[in-house]
Amino acid sequence: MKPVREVIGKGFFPNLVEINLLAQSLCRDGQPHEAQQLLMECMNKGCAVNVVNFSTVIHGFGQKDDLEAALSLWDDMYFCNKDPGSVTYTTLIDALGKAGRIEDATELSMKMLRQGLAPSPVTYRPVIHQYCRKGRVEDLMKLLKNMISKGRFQTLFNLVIEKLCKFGYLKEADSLLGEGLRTASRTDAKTCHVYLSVGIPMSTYTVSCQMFNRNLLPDLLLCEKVSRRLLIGGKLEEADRLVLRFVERDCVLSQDQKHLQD
DNA sequence: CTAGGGTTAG
Repeated sequence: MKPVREVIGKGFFPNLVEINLLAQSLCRDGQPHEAQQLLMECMNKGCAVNVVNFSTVIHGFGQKDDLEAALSLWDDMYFCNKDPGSVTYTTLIDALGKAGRIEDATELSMKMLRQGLAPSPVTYRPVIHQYCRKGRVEDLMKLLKNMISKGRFQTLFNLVIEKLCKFGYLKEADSLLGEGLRTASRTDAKTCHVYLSVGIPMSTYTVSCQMFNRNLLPDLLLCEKVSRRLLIGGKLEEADRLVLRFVERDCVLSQDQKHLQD
């Protein structure tokens, strides 16, 4: 990275994007401190520097688990009168979460809302992930209610349900599924799919039926999978009804089932 | 032709 510094020293003024690309490649090399130094030198030279540039380097520190450096750069950013955007917040939230400081991460996401910044689904993902990873499902549920009250995000329920599934909290996923999904959107269909492939057999039957009712149309593979698991659980009737329901839908039969029909 | 930064990964 020495060459870059020399170039800057000789009067080359990189623009915002160039600075960012340089910082990014330094961070990818595991050298966020170098990237930070680059930022400082650019500023000293009078180059314009951005929140985006700061985010990049903060992310770099987060990747290296250097939380102290990330936080101090966060402060520097305020000092330079660059107000963080929601992406910047998300970067730090993720870093805090990865370091196990879930409370701080949560607090920061609340602070972000107080600043009037709208969180994206991505903002909450790392937080939700960490709560699940630590098994703090109760707390997550409380948090979810809080998030919902702060502003509505269609995909928030989906996000939480899918995470719960991933970590095996099926009962909770199940009850949220009944509570949160009222639409027939693609994302809801995807969430149902995620649940169906791991969920509690009896309730996967219920969910499948709800999907039919809402026109979410579970596909054949999924129906087969669910009905197979129902069979294993001894629920012959439900397994049967599910496949029947699928066939009624006039969908294409798989090779296997064509065989069975003959 | 306002790009470039944020999720997941045992």
